[in-house]
Amino acid sequence: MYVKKCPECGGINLFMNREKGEIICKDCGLVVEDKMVEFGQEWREFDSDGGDEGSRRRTGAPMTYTQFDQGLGTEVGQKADLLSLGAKDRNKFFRLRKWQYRISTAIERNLKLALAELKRVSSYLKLPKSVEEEAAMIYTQAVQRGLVRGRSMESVVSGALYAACRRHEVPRTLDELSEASGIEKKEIGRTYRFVTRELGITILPSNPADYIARFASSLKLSPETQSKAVDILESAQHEELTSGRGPTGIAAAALYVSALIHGEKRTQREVADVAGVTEVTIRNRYKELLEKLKLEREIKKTKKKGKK
DNA sequence: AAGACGAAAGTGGTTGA
DNA sequence: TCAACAACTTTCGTCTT
Repeated sequence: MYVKKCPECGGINLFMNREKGEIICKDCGLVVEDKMVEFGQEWREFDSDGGDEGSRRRTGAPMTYTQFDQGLGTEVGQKADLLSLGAKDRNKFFRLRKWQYRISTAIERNLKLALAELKRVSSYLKLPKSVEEEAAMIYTQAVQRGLVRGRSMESVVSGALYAACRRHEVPRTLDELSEASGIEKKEIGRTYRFVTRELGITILPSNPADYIARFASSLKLSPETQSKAVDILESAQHEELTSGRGPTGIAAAALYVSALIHGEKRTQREVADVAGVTEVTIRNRYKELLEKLKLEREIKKTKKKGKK
């Protein structure tokens, strides 16, 4: 669905600026920005995703019809203001209101849907309000910059949420986001990278320690074990064991080790499951931790203690 | 029998020519 | 754009408890 006529003057001299993602009416200068955020699949600029045949399709889950039906736009326009305007200004007012109506409803409608989705995912993941707001802000910016085009709304929402989580140091894994939103993991990752890059959001590399608390509570580990795991993590970072590795794997391994030390043994399988990695990854990290941090003694100590 | 361990082959993503 | 590469996964066999 393209805008074929200018909503302002009805003119057909629409000029499309693909770079900026704008449509401009040459007759009246109206900028029809973000004309169809939610219908953007015909457009394929920013074709960063490989562009193999067939991938012109929009990625991600298709929007449902129910979503389309929801949230029909808000009325814009303040009648009270009319009283104070002269005839000339009044014309201008109508003009402005008309296009404002068209444009803002497009954005607003999209935002409304998106925020509903965002809220749903956010509450599913039990994210704090602050993260939700940050994500909403990111998403709004993304819409304003036209970054949604070519992507599904849901994936951008997920990307924004993921970014917000990272910034607030309450990281969720891509898997969790993926499960909550129904968007593929790699798609979320892609949009996440794209959006943060385009908006110039600084991404602090996620800290494994941020995962500890959550994993530990899923495993019902004691607070002592948990804080020991954080200690281990810190020294591991000192030894540069953490760069380039998946943070969840490291967090999981640290937890596993500290559980051993405190005699609260969990199987590798259990830890691996809550951390969303495999046993093998835990083993590898675990091995590295033992080598570099000389933790064997501590483990052996507690083993003997436990048996006595 | 279950868990821990390790080897080998495969996957998806990043990087550098 | 492609090939090399690192991290991680999957699978499977062996050892330990």
